[in-house]
Amino acid sequence: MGSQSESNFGNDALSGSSASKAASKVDSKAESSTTFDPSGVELPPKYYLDNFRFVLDHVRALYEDILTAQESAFADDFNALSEDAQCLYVRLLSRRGDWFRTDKLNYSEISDINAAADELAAEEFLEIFDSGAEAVQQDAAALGLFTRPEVASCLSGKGVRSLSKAALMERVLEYGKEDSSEYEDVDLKKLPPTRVLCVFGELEMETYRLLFFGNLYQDFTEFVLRDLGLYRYEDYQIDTDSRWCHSREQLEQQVLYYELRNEAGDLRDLVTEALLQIAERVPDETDALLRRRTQRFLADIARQIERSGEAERSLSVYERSHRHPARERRLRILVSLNRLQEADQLAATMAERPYSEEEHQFLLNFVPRKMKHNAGLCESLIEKTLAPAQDILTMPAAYRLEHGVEPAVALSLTDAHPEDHVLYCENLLVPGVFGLVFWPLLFDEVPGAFFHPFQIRPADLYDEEFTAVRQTSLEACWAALDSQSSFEKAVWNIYDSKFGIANPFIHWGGLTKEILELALSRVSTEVWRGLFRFLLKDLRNHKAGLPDLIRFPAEGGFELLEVKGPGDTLQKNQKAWFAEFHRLAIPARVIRVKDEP
DNA sequence: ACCCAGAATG
DNA sequence: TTCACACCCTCCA
DNA sequence: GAGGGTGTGTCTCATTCTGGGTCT
Ligand SMILES: [Mn+2]
Ligand SMILES: [Mn+2]
Repeated sequence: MGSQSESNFGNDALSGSSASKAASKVDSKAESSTTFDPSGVELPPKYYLDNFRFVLDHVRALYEDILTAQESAFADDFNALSEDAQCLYVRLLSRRGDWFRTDKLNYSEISDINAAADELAAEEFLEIFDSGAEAVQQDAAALGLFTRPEVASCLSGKGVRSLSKAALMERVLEYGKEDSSEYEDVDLKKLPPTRVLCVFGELEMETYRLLFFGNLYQDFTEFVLRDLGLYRYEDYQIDTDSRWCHSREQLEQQVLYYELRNEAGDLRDLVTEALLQIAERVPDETDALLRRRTQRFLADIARQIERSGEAERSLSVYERSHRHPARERRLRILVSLNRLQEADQLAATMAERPYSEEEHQFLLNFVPRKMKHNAGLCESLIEKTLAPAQDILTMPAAYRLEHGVEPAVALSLTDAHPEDHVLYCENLLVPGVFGLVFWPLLFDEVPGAFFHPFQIRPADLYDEEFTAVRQTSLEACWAALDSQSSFEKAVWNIYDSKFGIANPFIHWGGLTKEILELALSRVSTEVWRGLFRFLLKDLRNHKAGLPDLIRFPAEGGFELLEVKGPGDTLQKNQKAWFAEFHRLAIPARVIRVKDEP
C-alpha cells in the first residue's frame, strides 16, 4: 500500500510570487539558438524536379532487381521527356487528385505549359480533354474541378441559388447521364472553356515512394523541409546493402497492406463481416518491418469488432496479433464470456512470458479482481499492485485551470520551498538523456537500418533484436556510464555536436543546458543506468510515461512527481514506470490534486 | 464582406 | 504517424 | 473505481491562396 498524506494549499502560497523557479513546460524554440533561419535559404526554381530525379535514381540503385518492367519503363520514359514536360508532370503528380484544368495552372518556371502537356499526352503520362464537358463525360470526378458558380451555370432550373456545390454536382451528373429530354436544362457546354488533364502513373509513383521511404506517410516535402533547414537528419551511410526490401514478394505484401488500409478506410464505418474479410486478407508471414504494421492493424480491426458487440468473433483476429494489448483484450473477453478454462491458460502464459511491462501490470491488476476462481494464479501474482506513494494537494479550481494542473502544482511546491527547483519536463528529460548517451547505438549503421536520408530512427528500432545486433555499440554506450565524468563528457559531447538533429527520444526545443546540468548533477549514474535499462527493455512502450515533474530539493537529490487532476488516473505506461521506480528505489510520487471547496 | 479549412508552396 | 488529459458514459461492488 | 469513447491541446514549418459557406 502506498503512503497517504494530506497537505493544504495555503492562502500564502497563492499570493507568493517566487514562481521564477517553477518551469513552464516547453519554452520551445526560444532556446534553440542554433536552429537555422529558413528565411535565408533559397531553393533552386526547379527544386522539385531535382528531388523527383533523386528518388527515381535512388530506387533504381537499390531496388532495380525488384522493379517490374513496367515500373522500370516508367523511369526511363520519364527521363526521356523534355525538362518542361518533366517539370509539369512532377508538379501535377505531387498535387492532390489526378484531374486538373490548364487555365488554373500557373508555373512560371515552365516556359510552355500547353506544349509540355501535349508532349506528356503523346508519351501517355496523361490524357488531355479539350473541354470540361468531355472530361466530365469520361469521369464524373472532373466536375469537381469547377467552382460552384460554374457548375450552377450548367443548370437553368430554379432553386439553384440555395443549393450547395455537392447538391448542384449531383443534379448535373444525375440528370446529365439520362438523355431523357425531361432534363434538357443541364448543359455541360456552359462550363468555362479550358483544357482538362488527367494524370497517369500514380500507382507507379506510389511504388517508388514506398520503396524509397519504406512507408507511405513520408513524401517529397521531406526534401523541402530539410533543404530549408527546418529538419535536420543524422548523416548515416546508405549503400546498396542497406535496402529494406529484398524481394518482389516483400514489396507486394507491403502494397497489399496499404491497399487494405486504404480500402478499409475508417474502421468505424465497417460492419463485422467486412472487418473480418479485411482481416482475412492481411498477410501473416512477413518481415519484421511489415509485421509491426499488420499486427497493429489486426488489433485495431479486432477492437472495432469488439466495439460492435461481437467480442467473441474478435478473438480469432486478436490471436493473430502478437503484441500488447492483444492478449489483454482476449483475456478480458474470455473472462466476460465465462470461458474460464481458456482464460486460465492464457493468463498463465501471460504471467510466464509477458509481452511487456504494461501487460504485466495489467495482469497484476486484473487477475486478482476478476479471476478470483483461480486462487493459484492470484497467489503467484501476490507481488501485488503496490500502489505508488500518493499525496493529496488541495487548491482552488480556478488556480488549477488558470495555469494548467501541472504548472499549478509546480508553482505551489516552489512557493512552499523556494529553494527547490521544480521542472515540468515529462518525457523531455529521461528519454532525452537516453537519446544523447545512446546516440551511437541509435545511429549504428547496421545493414537495413538506414535506407533513405530522412530517417529519424533506424527502421528496426522497435524490433526485439534491436540491441542484439548492435552489441558493440551498445557496450560502448554503457561504458560511458561507468563514471560520472565519462557520462557527463558523453552527454555534452553529443549535445554540442548533434544539437538540432532529429532523434526519436530528444525534443531539442525543451532539453536545455540548464535542465541537463541540474539533472546530471543530481541523478547518479547508477540511477541513470537503471532508467536506461528499463527503457532498453521496450523502447516503444517505455519512451513515454515518465512523470510530469522532477523536483530538485535544496538539500540535494531529486524526486519524480506525477500530477493527477480530479478524475485522472495513472495510464498504462505510467503504471509500468512507477513499478520500475519501486524496483529501482527511485523516489517517485503521485500528486493528486483536489479542488478546494 | 467576412470566416474557415484544405491545398499548395518553398 | 505524439502524448497526455479532460470529460462523458456504463457497470459494479 | 475501473474501463471505454471521444474530444482537445500540443505536437506540427510558416505562409499564401483558393473556394465554399456564411452573414449582412
Ligand atoms: Mn503529463
Ligand atoms: Mn499528469
